[in-house]
Amino acid sequence: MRSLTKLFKALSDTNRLRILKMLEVKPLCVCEITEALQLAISTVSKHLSILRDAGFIIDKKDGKWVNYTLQPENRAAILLPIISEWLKNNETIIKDAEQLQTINRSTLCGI
Amino acid sequence: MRSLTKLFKALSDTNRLRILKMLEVKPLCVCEITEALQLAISTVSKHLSILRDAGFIIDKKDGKWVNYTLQPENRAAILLPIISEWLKNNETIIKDAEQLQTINRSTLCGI
DNA sequence: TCAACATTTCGTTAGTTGGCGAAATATAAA
DNA sequence: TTTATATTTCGCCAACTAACGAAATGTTGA
Repeated sequence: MRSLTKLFKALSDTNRLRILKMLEVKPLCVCEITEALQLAISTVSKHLSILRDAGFIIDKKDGKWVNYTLQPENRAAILLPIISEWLKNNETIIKDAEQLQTINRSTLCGI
Repeated sequence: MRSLTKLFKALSDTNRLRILKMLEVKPLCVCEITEALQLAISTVSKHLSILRDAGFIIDKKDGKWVNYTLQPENRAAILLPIISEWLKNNETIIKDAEQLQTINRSTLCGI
């Protein structure tokens, strides 16, 4: 039962829901997410580890970056379409997706 | 977004998941749930208010009792079948359902 | 009205959470 | 090897949560 409550706990934070929805648009590294959410890097890293431990996302190292992507094989993934429907018209989520067009690693992380 | 995180927060506690699954068996009053979970009455009452605020259950007054039942019309209800599937073989949940056969208000609350 | 009972609300406490900056770790580039 | 950059881990703090018992509220029945 612990793994199930962990899963729901992971979803019970606004910033983590925003991260999941952003990863639905495209894979992102920590610094891109940090830029979008305007939080401390360490805070974002913690959120990502919570989402990873709950099975929602996976991390893949690429040089000095760590790319995070959705983990579609996990049982938790079944919740994502439901959440998407509920957040369909959410302003913050819509703005995040727009903002992602202008954020990119090359310009952000000083290529 | 707050209502959505509230919904997931409500699900991120073992005792609240047990309550939801017990209410799937039949409507229950606070004292029956208290007996099943072996918690203080005030604690159970608080859990129930959290589940009610999140839209999972409704309360209906019946004399000096308050009956709690699942709220099937709420959007949150879509999650219940998924949770049920995940908890299908959970020992605690199975025992709770068995125990409910022997717990009943008349004998418990001293008819 | 008064006593008994079911439930909620209040106040307290121990443990958890989300936030931050600083230090540690790891990789790439000079 | 040194420096710069990306990320994680650590230590701290303020806010929140789950638990309890006691007090308050509401209802039934004597």
